[in-house]
Parts: sequence; structure tokens; C-alpha cells
Amino acid sequence: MTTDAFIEKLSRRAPLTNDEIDCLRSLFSPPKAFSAKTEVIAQGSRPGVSCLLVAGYCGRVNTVEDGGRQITQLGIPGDFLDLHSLLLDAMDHSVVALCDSEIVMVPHDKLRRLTETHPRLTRLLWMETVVDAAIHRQWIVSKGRRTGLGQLSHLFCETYLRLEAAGHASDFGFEFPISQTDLADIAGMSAVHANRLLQQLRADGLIRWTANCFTILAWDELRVLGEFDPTYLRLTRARV
Amino acid sequence: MTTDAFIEKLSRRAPLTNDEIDCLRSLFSPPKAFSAKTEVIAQGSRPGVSCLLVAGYCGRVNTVEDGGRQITQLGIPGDFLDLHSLLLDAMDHSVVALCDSEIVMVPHDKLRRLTETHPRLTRLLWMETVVDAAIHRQWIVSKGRRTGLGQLSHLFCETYLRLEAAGHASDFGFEFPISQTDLADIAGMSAVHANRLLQQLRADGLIRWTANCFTILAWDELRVLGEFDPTYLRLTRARV
DNA sequence: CGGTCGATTGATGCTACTCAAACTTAGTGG
DNA sequence: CCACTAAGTTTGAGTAGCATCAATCGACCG
Repeated sequence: MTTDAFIEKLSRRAPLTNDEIDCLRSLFSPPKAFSAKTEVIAQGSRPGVSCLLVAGYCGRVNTVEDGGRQITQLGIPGDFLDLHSLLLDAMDHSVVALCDSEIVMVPHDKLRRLTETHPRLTRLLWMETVVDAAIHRQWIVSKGRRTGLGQLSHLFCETYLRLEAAGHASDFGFEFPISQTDLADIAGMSAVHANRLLQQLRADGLIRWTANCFTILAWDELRVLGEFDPTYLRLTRARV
Repeated sequence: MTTDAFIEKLSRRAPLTNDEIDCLRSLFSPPKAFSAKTEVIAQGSRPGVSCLLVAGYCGRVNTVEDGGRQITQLGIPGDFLDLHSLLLDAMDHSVVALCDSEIVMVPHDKLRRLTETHPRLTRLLWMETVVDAAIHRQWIVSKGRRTGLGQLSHLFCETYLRLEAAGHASDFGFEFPISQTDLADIAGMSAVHANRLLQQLRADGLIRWTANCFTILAWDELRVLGEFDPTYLRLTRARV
């Protein structure tokens, strides 16, 4: 089952009891398919469900007045795309499928009931949103104080480790069916500039990215270039 | 009492019962003073407490290898500076007092006990961290897709509304004893450039900022310039 | 009164944006 | 199986925004 990957991911942070696993399982229903470029959650809407991404990539998208687009979060399989909406109301941004994706919808009332009965699971879900915030802060650092190359390098290191922890990457390779335009909207740069930086990373033998398949050829160099320190991803066991 | 401002802030999001208010009060002890530029929480440490800022301004600070500094969050009075550390372990950044500040230390075991007994308060505290993340995302949008002037305008609008909601600002004026260098580290630009943008905002009659006292002279123009939409701050009553 | 910190100003160069066009690839229908 | 189309990638040229370096000025402090 695809949702088991999520349970597996949580249990890597803290061991789960059978009761807790059952409680999580009771949240899930069969996934829905969303094709590339489809809007999963509309800006301004008040969703009654949160979305667990089980396959594909999704992005939180903010649109600015001049038509510019900024992606503020990259959702990978195993991510709760919008646990936030459990606590907030109207969406101030939209969630868009960046490629063909599969999503399990989890009703908010089920989640709210979970918070009444399972404090430890609640803290684990809370922790998911807190790690998301830590990732946000790293993106702020990237955009504020890293060079273009450093920014992309950091993003690729981060994405690889997150995917690996979710069981969707190994040997420095992963599926990455994202357009350069979307990548540019993630990095907050023009598509032209993103393209040139990618060419440089390729020419320097750091990455390969063809046919939707991304490979990190020189992890150590990429890590140094992006000043990447994975502490903030909290991939190790925690005390919750 | 200074911590009552925090309770007042939470209760504006959702009405609190007397029991809940008592529970919150039991968390607090007298504040500690931190003078400007003091480190409140060190990078790499594993704090056993979370910090409630009751007076002053603090920043989450990330330092990059070339000596550059990026402030990823601006803490204002009434903010829990580091609720995150309840769920995470080693700090991947530091928290620094940007001016003389007063902080109440709340032990994590008290907070963890709260999450066992008060699900609704738990969700409200969770919501605090979720709003922080929403602010992070707006900063990402600022850095990615707004001009320098837009970025500063957005920051000033955001800061004013947050301060006003916490009872620390009115009539478009507030105390802002922050150096331009710190502002530049917030905005992710050089101090020289921040200075020139400030001069422009002053020359255009949008702001006044002298003797630590900040005044927004033209709210509507500043709001338009920064494309500021306060939805994400969730200052209105929520269903929790 | 010298020293330090922050604000300000000027000059220079790089980074990244914009506009525009060519090219490549994948998908579609005849 | 091949034209046709649409979407995405790549390239070139010109330009704006912002960084960097360096120096000056003012305020506060021991």
C-alpha cells in the first residue's frame, strides 16, 4: 500500500504502537489521480480535507501581480501537502501538481478526532509541519545569501535526501519529471538563468538530468557548493 | 502581567476556557533580560525550554560560510520564539536578541504535559507554528519574486499588523530599535542597498524611521508597493 | 578626546533579468 | 509514417539591480 510509506516515514522518527498504526490507517482512503499542471487546492478555498501525496510532485504556488510565480514548497511522496489547512481557514496560495500525481484525501474531522485521542501522534504530525517550516527557513537562506549555483545545489541535495528517506531514491538517482520553468519558480529565478546554471552543473560533472531522471554525480562537491547540512531535515530518530 | 498579552493573543484566535487560561498561566515564570546582540539560543544546542518573547525583538539567525548572515524570522513580543525545539532536537541556527529584550523560559516537559491533557490548546500552539510557516512562505515569495522596494514594503506592512495584533502598535507607528544592518540581514540584501531603498521610501513620503520610532505615513501606497495581503497572518477568529 | 558603531555616499563590476529567436522533443491527427 | 503543433530547452544580446569596496560623517561612550 502506498500510504504505508507515510507510516514508515513517521515510525522512523519515533516507533509507533499497533494502536497508533491502526489509527493512522483509519485515516486513509484510495488515492485520487491528478495530472500534471492540475490545481489540487485552489487559492481562496476552504478545504475540508488535507492531502497526503503518495506519488508524484506537487508545489505550493504563490502568484504575484505581474504574473510571476513562486513555488514555496516542493511536496514529495509521503508528504502531507496541506496539514496546515486543518488549523487555518482560507488558502492564501494554491497547490498544484507539477507532474502526474496521486493523492489521498484525509478529512479534517478525522484528523481533529485524532488530536483528541492520540497526543503522541498529534506531536508527530505537528512535527511534520515543523520540519516543513525548517525547510522553508533553509529556502529563505538560499534565496537571501547563497549564489545561484549554491541555491540549486542545496535544493538538489535536500530533495535527494528527502526522497531517499521516503524510499523514492537510491544511489544518488531519482525520478524528477519537473520542467526547468518549475525549477526556476522554485529557485526564484528566471527560466533562462536556471537553464544556464544547470548547464554549468552538468559541464562541471556534478549532475546529470535527462529524460526525467536526475543523478547526482558528485555528492561531496554538490554538498560543498550548496553549503548543505542535513541537520534541519531531522532524518534521525527523535524524542517525541 | 506581560505574559497575559500572549494569552490575549491566543484567545483572539479562539475563546479560551478558564481551565485553559489557568493551564497556560502555569507555564510561565518571571522573564529574563537579554541585552542587544546577545545570543538567546546557541546553534547546535539542545534547549530544554522554549522562549516566549515578552518585550523587544529577536531573530532566528543562520550564518553561512563566507560570513554572511540571514535572519529567517523576526520575533516580536507575544511570539513563542522556539516552540519548534519542543519537537526537534539540535538547533540548526541560533536565536539572537536584536535589541534589549525580555524572555520567559517555558520548560519542554510542561509543554509536553499540556499536549497530553489539553488537545485544544495543543492545536492552538500548533497553529502558532503553522502561522510562522505561512510567514516564512511570504518571505520566500518576497525574496524570490518581489523587487527590493516591494520586499521592504511587505516586511513593514507585515510587522506593523503583527505588532498591532499583539497590542504593541497603533496609528501606524511602532518602536523599531533595529539597525539597518539587521534589516538588511532580514531582507537578504547588503546594508548599503537597504539604506538606499530606505532613503527612497522616505523620499516618497511612505515611511518615517528616526530615533527607533517607525511610522508608516502612507499605508495604502506601501501595501500596494509590497503587494501585501494580510490573509496569511490569520488575525481573525479561527475554528480550532 | 580618541574610539567604536551605525548611517550615508560614491564608484565599479558582476549577477541575473528581459526580450527575442532558434531548436528539440513529444504528442496528435491525417 | 509523416506533417503539424505545442511545450520545453537552449542560445544571444542588451540592460537593470544589486554587491562590493572604500571613504566620510555623526552619535554615543569610556
